[in-house]
Amino acid sequence: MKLHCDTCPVRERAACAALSEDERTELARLGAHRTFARGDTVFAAGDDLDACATLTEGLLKISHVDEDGNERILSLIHPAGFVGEMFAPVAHHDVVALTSSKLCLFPRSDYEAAIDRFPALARALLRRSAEDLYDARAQIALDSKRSAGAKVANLLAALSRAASHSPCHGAEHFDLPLTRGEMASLLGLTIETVSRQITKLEQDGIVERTSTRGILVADAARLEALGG
Amino acid sequence: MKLHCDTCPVRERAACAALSEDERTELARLGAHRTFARGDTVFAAGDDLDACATLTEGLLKISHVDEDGNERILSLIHPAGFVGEMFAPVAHHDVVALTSSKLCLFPRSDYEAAIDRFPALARALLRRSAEDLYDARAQIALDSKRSAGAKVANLLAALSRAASHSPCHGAEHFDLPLTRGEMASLLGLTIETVSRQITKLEQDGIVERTSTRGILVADAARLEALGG
DNA sequence: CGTATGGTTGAGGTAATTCAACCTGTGTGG
DNA sequence: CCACACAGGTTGAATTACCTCAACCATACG
Repeated sequence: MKLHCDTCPVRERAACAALSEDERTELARLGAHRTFARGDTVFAAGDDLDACATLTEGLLKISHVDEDGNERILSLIHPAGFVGEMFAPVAHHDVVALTSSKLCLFPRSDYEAAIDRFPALARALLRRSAEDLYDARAQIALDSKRSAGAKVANLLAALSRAASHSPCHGAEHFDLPLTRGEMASLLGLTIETVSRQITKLEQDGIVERTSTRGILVADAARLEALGG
Repeated sequence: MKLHCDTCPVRERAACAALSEDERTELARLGAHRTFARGDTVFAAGDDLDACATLTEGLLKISHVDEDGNERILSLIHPAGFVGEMFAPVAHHDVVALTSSKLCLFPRSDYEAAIDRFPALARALLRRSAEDLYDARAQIALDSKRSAGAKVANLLAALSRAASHSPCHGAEHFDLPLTRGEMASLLGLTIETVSRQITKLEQDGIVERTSTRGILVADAARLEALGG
């Protein structure tokens, strides 16, 4: 499916935003738009990586299953995020849609050529990459020192922010895009612990469960304080 | 101090290796060589970032101290590694030398200009960045699922490999470049737990302590197996 | 309806933390 | 040269946060 950059919801934040009108038009010719449903695999670990992509709508997870079959979610990818390893022969990790998602897919060789041709694109990718690296390290910082309660609070706060259209404050009411199992896998906890921590947050009057997935943030300040 | 790329120990692996002879000469004119002693700060969190650097010798840590004053080591930087955030106005993290280290320092604006001028350099940095991201995610994968014993074994195995000049097998005998406290901070454990795990590895005949810092790997295979 | 999937809650076990004592090497000043 | 302080390291005992195992509940779906 053809690309429509004019109506792209992330055209000001994605890597391609760094390009001029003409350059973007040229790049757009190489790409294709595709929709993925929840659970669909975008890239599978071990696959030949012949494509890369920008996420325009939805939410992806990057995950790794170890030898025992346990899945660990390494990162979430939000709209404007870039996926696809440009320098690995095969994919290290699985990339799977957590919600109905739309991506701009590019053949890897074409994209590589574009990087060489457009320094602005290289810079933009470098910047994205640096941000991803920063996020990953922030994860690491969270991972160890903080208690299960802080991790869950932090995740809910982050998801609230992601659900909001405003950059400054989070959404008051939103649906969790992840199952308890996925949250547990992302935070390095068990399903039961995540469940208990959410119960605790509810008992303390910080959030309310409006449905199995629905969350209402009753006290955003305290939620941020616990997580941050 | 002037740069001597001809004798640089990482000239085949660092980002600048992607450049042609002429390009590298030009880049070299912008940089300066500097030596740091153990404990010296290369960049401090909050500093204006007006420089970036390639590590040629030694070992650095990237660390973060939280509001309570607890330090968490986010990553180690080995020779050929690149440090300095190109896109942040100020440094997010501290970068500190763990051993006597040598770096090639570049003014950030000059390096940015070089990136725009030399596509090969941009690619090389993108590649480094992708590798760092992969390493950070590997850390995350380790962080949660694995037991303290596995984390310590994994770290010793990694340090053994880093101490070796051969890429395929680790050094049999080496000195730990980190204190127990630094190991604990890197792994998200306590000093005591790290100490106990090393004691356990010694009791199991997998390593020997030749001095407070000296480690002799008695059974590399079993060490690797434990570390994953 | 019955089955599956996801979620909550409880009881009990355990690995890692916390708190605390003690050891070891190194450097400093009397 | 000894005394002492100090930082890093080891070891032990008690505590606790999280995990494991297990039962049960809710919603969706063929």
